[in-house]
Amino acid sequence: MGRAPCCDKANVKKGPWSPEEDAKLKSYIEKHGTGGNWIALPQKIGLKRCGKSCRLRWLNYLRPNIKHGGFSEEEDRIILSLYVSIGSRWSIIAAQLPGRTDNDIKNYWNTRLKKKLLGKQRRDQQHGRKTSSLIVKQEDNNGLVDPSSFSSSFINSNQISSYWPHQLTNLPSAMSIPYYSNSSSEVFHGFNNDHTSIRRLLTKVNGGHYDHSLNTQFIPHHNNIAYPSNNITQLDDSNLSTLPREAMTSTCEMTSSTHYDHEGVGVGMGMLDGQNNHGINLVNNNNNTNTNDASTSDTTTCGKSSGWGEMSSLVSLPNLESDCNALIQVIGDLEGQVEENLRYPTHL
DNA sequence: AAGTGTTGCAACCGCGCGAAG
DNA sequence: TCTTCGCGCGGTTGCAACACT
Repeated sequence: MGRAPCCDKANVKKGPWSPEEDAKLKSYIEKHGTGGNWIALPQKIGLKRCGKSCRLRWLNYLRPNIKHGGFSEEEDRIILSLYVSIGSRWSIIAAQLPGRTDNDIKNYWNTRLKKKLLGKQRRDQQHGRKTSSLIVKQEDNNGLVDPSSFSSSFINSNQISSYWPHQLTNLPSAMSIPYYSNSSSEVFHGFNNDHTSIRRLLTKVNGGHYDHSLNTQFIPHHNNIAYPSNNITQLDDSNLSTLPREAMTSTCEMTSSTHYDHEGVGVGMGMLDGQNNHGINLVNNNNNTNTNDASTSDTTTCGKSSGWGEMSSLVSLPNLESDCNALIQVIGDLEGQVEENLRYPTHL
């Protein structure tokens, strides 16, 4: 049985907001606040809108000090750095950019920043380092790879028209590509066009180790990560957002031999390392190094949603050029690995 | 000038989580 | 302990504006 709808869909207005609706909502909230109940809000004001819609309109548009468009290079850097380190946690990223909303950043990333990044990649590839055109062995229909879609949309870098990580995500969803590691016989099934897969690959390039279950696999160095007092032991995507910011900003060392195995579960999130193999400074390395004490985090951890809110001052943000170069290096390596693995698959 | 494709952005949707009862 | 409900999030869609042919 499905979830009950939050409002009567038949009697709510959808689509663009009129100036009158905006004015009503804005003046009410400025006078009375939201009352902690968005669902009831539209009825109080007399708006035929869903509460969720009101909330979205307020947060993304009507709220004071909202900035639209015109992202600066500094903001680009922040977005890039945070995307590399935490992925598409737009709300967290937005918390680092005053006046920006998660929706804004998400749109900006999807429509412009990726292009910017890949535009640079293309330019670089045209000038110098050029990914060799891949020799894609033709596979029959039982094969693992659809060579036509690969060669046109992904492999042939001359024709890359999509963007990183879109060039990875653009792979047809039905095409689940086993990913053959160069360094071992492990095989990664289920490479689909989602962020997780992309970031798995990115992390793989970083030198991490994956198990076959496709759970998160990295083992953060126990002594260098501040774990929250509620004993999170699995630093996977699902609980990343609950980590204190020290977990992001402390000097974390990725290691496959040092297990943080608090309860016999030794997993973590590779993206939390302080610096990846390509020299992208993801986090501040001169932050408190003694952060494994939960009490330490209490002094700097903010409240619920503001836990990340002041991180910007702690995040080390290299210049955009070097970030791009480093990311492009990552992308190039990814392509190289995929190329290698396609050419020399080691079927189990 | 008209038709078509692309881009950028606002808004919607569905799901997971946590609080409250 | 279970259920319900609202919030917040990330992904997706729809559409107007713009660019290109």
